[in-house]
Amino acid sequence: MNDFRFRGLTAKSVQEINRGVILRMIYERRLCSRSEIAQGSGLDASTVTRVVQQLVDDRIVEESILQKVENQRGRRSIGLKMAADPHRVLVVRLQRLNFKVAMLDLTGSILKSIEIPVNSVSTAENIFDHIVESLNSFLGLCKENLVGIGITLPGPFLEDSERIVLITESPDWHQFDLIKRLREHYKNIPIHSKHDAKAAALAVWISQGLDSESKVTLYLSAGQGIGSGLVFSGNVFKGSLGTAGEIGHTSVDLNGPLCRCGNNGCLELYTSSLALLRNLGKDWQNISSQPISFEEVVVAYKNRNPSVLKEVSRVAQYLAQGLVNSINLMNPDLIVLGDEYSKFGDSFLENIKIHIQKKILPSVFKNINFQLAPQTDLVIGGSFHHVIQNEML
Amino acid sequence: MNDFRFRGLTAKSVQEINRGVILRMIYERRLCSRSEIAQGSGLDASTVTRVVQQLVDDRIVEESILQKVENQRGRRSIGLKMAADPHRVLVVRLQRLNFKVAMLDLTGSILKSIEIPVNSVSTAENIFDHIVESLNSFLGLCKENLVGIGITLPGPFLEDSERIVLITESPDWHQFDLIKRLREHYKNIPIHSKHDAKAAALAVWISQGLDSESKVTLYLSAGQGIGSGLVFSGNVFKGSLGTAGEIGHTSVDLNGPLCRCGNNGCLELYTSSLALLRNLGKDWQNISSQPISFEEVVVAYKNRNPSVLKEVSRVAQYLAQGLVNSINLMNPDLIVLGDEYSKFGDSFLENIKIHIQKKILPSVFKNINFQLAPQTDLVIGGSFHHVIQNEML
DNA sequence: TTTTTTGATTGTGTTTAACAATAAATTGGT
DNA sequence: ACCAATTTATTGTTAAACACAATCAAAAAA
Repeated sequence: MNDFRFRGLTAKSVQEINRGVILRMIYERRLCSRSEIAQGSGLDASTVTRVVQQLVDDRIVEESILQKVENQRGRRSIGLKMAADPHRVLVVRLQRLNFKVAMLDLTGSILKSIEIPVNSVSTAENIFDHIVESLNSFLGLCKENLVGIGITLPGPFLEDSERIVLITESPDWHQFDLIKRLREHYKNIPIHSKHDAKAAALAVWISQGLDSESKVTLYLSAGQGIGSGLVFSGNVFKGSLGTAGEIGHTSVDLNGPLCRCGNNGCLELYTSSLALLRNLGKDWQNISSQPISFEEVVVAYKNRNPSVLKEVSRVAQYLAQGLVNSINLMNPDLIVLGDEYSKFGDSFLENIKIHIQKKILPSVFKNINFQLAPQTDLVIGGSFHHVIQNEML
Repeated sequence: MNDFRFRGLTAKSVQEINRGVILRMIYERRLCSRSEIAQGSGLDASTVTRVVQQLVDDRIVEESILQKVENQRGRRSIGLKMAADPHRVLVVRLQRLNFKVAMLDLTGSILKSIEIPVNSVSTAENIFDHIVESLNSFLGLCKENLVGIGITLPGPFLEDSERIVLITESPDWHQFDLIKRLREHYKNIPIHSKHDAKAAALAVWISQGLDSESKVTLYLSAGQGIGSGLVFSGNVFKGSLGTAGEIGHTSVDLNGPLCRCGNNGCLELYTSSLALLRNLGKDWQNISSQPISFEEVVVAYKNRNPSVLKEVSRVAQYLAQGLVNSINLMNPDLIVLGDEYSKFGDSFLENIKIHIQKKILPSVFKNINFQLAPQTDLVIGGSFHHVIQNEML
């Protein structure tokens, strides 16, 4: 029953909170002045000056030589931004077939990263050792100034207990408590774990949600798996155990085929890239004898290959149906399509929009901004943000 | 861009926040001591004493003669609870066929209430006048000590702009800005509006969610309409416009019949009590010549009438399917069934659970606590809570 | 130049929560 | 019955931090 809603405020926590508020503002706006902060936070300018001074002394924030000039009277403000040196964040992204480790500075720039394939016969113990080895090599470069380590895992991942429920075609993770083992290995380093689709959702919110002042952002990760993350007031919604956002296992047809999750007609059965490739397989064999890849399908789609167009369009219709259900339940104002399917580009997104428009209230549809996610690794950026959010803001 | 996330803390707001934290603790626990508050909030006992003294002086909190005794050493603590006098909250609940007005004290007890039918030919203007008239009669009793007025409206209601989108079979509400008119009429009285299903969800969380320490509560309002409300960390999730929770218009069959919302196979088409009565109508005519009522169906269900059992069971299956989708998206740990369908009782709920169990991950299912809502008017209590939450906590 | 405007900084006072000591109330042991 | 131990509640004092007011700094307009 020690709910955060019951946490009282001490004199000291006021200082901490204000420091967090100010830092969040600098972090989210990338560049801003002391007076902007005073304006936005409601704090007195003198308070802002003193707190910012502290942040500069701690080398968390640095002054930027000059702000963009306008034809405006008065003294120019001094730009403030996250300091590039010396603080570092390490991020580990575990996937089915590889893991990545990256080192970032406080601006979110990746300074160094490696990607190591996971042998399909490796044990979890074995992979753990490799991860530790990679982390150690990075730690040598930034041990003194490490903010924390972020780690992302493929779902379903119980964020609450930090346990992996099931990774298909992967080693024995379900009986290996990775996060606990990492914590034991790095006793004094804060470690923050997150489901990878949720991390990506956070990254999308930072890059696209903030600009459009989105209150409720829905990130749809559509690729080999179909997942989603809902971001509002700067946080990804986790649910009670951390499994929220499993849009791939919502059903669009209660009489549909049985999914291995036990449900019928799961969205993922119709729309995963694996399903798409499988469905295209038959027709495709006539044209090319080789097994097809997703990239080839994207090329064929852009070349307006009729059978590909038809099949991809069908996927769009199903994704739209899944999104319509999510929209009715969560009423987002920004929907971002990411992962493999974003490669199909704007026309694919447009296709989805048209289907959605028919099936929801006009005032709700009008309120939604649809966008494509960039092709960069959003998960790394999201995990970085997660660490910053928990350790600094 | 004046986000609450950027709001800084002033010395004064610390006091206000701590007052809110302490009051919330007393409100939610119904009865607690100063030392419990100090323990739970992390605040020093002396701080708690001084803040509580203020609350007692303001007659918001009162001391309760004695706490329940245990065989425990030391001085007995003094019970604290919300004061029954003199503060009052007024609540208006607008429905399709009537409106209710109630007066409550800070403990949430209804001291007085009236229900006034709405003539089906009345204009919005006309009903507004009746509401004002009723409110005035209550205001005479508590003008000096009114905390605020809560008003609930049937959905879809845009909580953000406080506009009603559409009420079927009702007057011209869509072109009548009820909340704005009320605010103009009662200039100095705080008025808080809420969608009725969301208000009920709040009430359910207060009465059932708090006891079970639920982190994510899903309230399913199943009756003539099918709606839902998601409560976490003490707030109902509104979405960007306030239309979140429209589970009735999520689809369970993308090839299903067309709904007037534009979607196909909406849950509401299969599961609303109106649909149930319609489907039962045919068979029923053979037994009774009169048009059937929902209450008669409930009786027949409890008497295990075969055709009713079959039809209700079908509804359970559909509701389960809708809930499975919601569970995958939102991962609740408490699901409460309310409105008309809760009259079917535990066996109906059990029926729903069995269907759900087959279709979701075991670890997610195990985590969910299923309950029935009481038959009382939850909306009034939820609106009361909404006013308290916004004005006092 | 001088004035005006806006941004940033420094000195002073007030607020409020923690700390420390004390009082109050109750149980258990001798 | 009385004293030690224990838990709850209160009061006096101290320290922290934010607001306020005054001042300095820089840039455009008069």
